[in-house]
Amino acid sequence: MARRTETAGRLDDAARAGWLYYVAGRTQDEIASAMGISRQSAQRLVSLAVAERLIKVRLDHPIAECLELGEAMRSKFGLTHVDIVPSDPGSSSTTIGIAEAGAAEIERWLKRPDPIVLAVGTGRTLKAAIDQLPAMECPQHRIMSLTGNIGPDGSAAYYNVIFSMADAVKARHYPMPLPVLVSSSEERDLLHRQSLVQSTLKLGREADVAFVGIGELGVDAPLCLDGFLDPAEMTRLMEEGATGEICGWMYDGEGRLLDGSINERVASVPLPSRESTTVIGLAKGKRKYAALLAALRGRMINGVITDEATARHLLSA
Amino acid sequence: MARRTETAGRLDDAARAGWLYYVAGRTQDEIASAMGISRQSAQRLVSLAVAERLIKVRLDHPIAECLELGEAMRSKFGLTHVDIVPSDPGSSSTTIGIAEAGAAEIERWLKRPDPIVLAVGTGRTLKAAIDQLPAMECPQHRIMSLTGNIGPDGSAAYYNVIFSMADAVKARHYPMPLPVLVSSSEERDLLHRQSLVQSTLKLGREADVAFVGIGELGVDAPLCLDGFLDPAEMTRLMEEGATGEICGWMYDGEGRLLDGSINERVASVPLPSRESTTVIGLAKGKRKYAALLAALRGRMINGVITDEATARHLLSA
DNA sequence: CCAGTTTGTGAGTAATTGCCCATGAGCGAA
DNA sequence: TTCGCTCATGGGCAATTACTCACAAACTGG
Repeated sequence: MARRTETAGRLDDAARAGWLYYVAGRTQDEIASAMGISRQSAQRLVSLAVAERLIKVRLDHPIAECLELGEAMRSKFGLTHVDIVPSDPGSSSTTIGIAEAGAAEIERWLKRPDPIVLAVGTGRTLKAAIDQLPAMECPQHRIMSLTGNIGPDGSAAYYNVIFSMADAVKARHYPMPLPVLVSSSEERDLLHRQSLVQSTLKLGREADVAFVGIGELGVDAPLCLDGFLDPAEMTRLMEEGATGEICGWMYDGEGRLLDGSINERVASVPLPSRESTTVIGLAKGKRKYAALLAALRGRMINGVITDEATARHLLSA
Repeated sequence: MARRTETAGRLDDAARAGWLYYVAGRTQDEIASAMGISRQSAQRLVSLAVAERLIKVRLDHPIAECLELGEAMRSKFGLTHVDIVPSDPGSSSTTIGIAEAGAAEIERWLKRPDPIVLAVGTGRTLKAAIDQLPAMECPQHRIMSLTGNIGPDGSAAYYNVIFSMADAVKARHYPMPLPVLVSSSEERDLLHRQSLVQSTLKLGREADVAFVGIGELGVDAPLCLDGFLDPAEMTRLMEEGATGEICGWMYDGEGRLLDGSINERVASVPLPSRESTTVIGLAKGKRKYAALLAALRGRMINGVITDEATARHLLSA
């Protein structure tokens, strides 16, 4: 294949090589001669396929240990959905495993033929999960964002979960064109009266399932890093007992929404009712222990995807 | 963890090792020390996980579908070479995709440093493929035409595949200065005794690879349009079971050459042996389904370049 | 309880893969 | 046009992985 500067053609080749390597189980040498390139090029294509996330690996076996932990979690916290993935003691990643399992669960919901409303929050973990989604065609479903995608400076950055997701699964999508936190409850109410926002709020109440990240608090928490809260206010909130945050909604150690003014400034969609909706939290790792435990205790969430080590800690608490 | 006779426990360990290897990306050494076993055992667990299909790999790229279809085609029809290109449902072209893929495969053969003999048939599809060839310098190779390039009226028109090709790739070329069909087997034999034709016939037997189009039959088939067969004779042949034609050689629904006199009047070079030569058929589209299927069934060809839709049809037949 | 068979283990070795480097081709700027 | 610059390529080498062999534990069926 003489001259291929075009990235598309290269990705095609990468996909081919990746398929031959992972699915067909050929060696890189065989792939090289089959595709008429050198072994080194074949190796590059294979690793490109991995780097571009063209290949998705997943483990399809209920590991007994994880199942038992899951069952214990289910009964201790009264959960609708539990998924425990193995821990990798050597890795410091806060998403590995969770992202894949989250994507698998999201995919399971999206595969349903009958239309559903799927809600998503935001955050690094959720973004990592979305990135694992395969391309799908889901015109029957609607996906909506529980949190705004506007930064405190008006930019549309933040973790662009809903758009990435809609891009992958081709469903109608309803973002929240608002920041997470606004300056006052009046401003929040004003913004929420916009008809566009109204329809998203309504959709939130109809959600069949919601996937949310669990935000820990601290001066290096996402809300501070992204500029919604300054460290001083964060510190004050924590002194008042704030323990965690889901879609911006602050809660205390028992998983009760904080009474203070902070939650009146949250412009996110209220979390769907845990009576009618499966609200699944994705989180693992020490930093999330307290926030996750509180969320479970207060039934902020009724489903969880986490890892063994975290599950053990939550059960022993 | 070490002693586990129960198969279930072993599978659990395999799943765990497989997860650490494929999802977490650790080396087998790391897994071994993490699980407290030897590296060799870790390797065994990983390969067990693969063997038990606990690890599911999938490729998230449109090409994946084509490769799977290709693999299915290869095993169903015992093919040496398969290439499936994506279908473009919106296009009515009978060459798009096939032409590019055919050119790529031809190029792959011509890039070989050691001399080969490359045979080509004729037809619109093959012409389109040749037109996609880049300019090359291949003095080491020889290319030869399996079919004549003389029209029934003595003109040298018809699809001028071999000359276009030689023009592009600068190799020695051996056309067949004969029509496709002559009036009798005697005339055919007479023509074939010419020494010029003899050397081309010999070359045909030595071909390393052959690229041929698949001709469908019908009153609007190429053989009729180009004036070699009149519609009445075509109709008669079809009533006798003729299903398709490769380089003029007529075959029935099972891919057997027809016994009748028709094939005795074909002046083309016999198709190279499918034992020693890769004979690749290029075709796609509904009109070619029957002819292609029969050619594959009877092993008239042992390689194919076609599109997704056609491959699906052939597999379901 | 014993002999035969199956299954798992570790060691050694061959095969495969990942990575670094020098090279050369294509592309844009001067 | 020429000079850099970037990037894909292929070779070589070290790391990693797969396979083979011989042996031992466990299991089976007298």
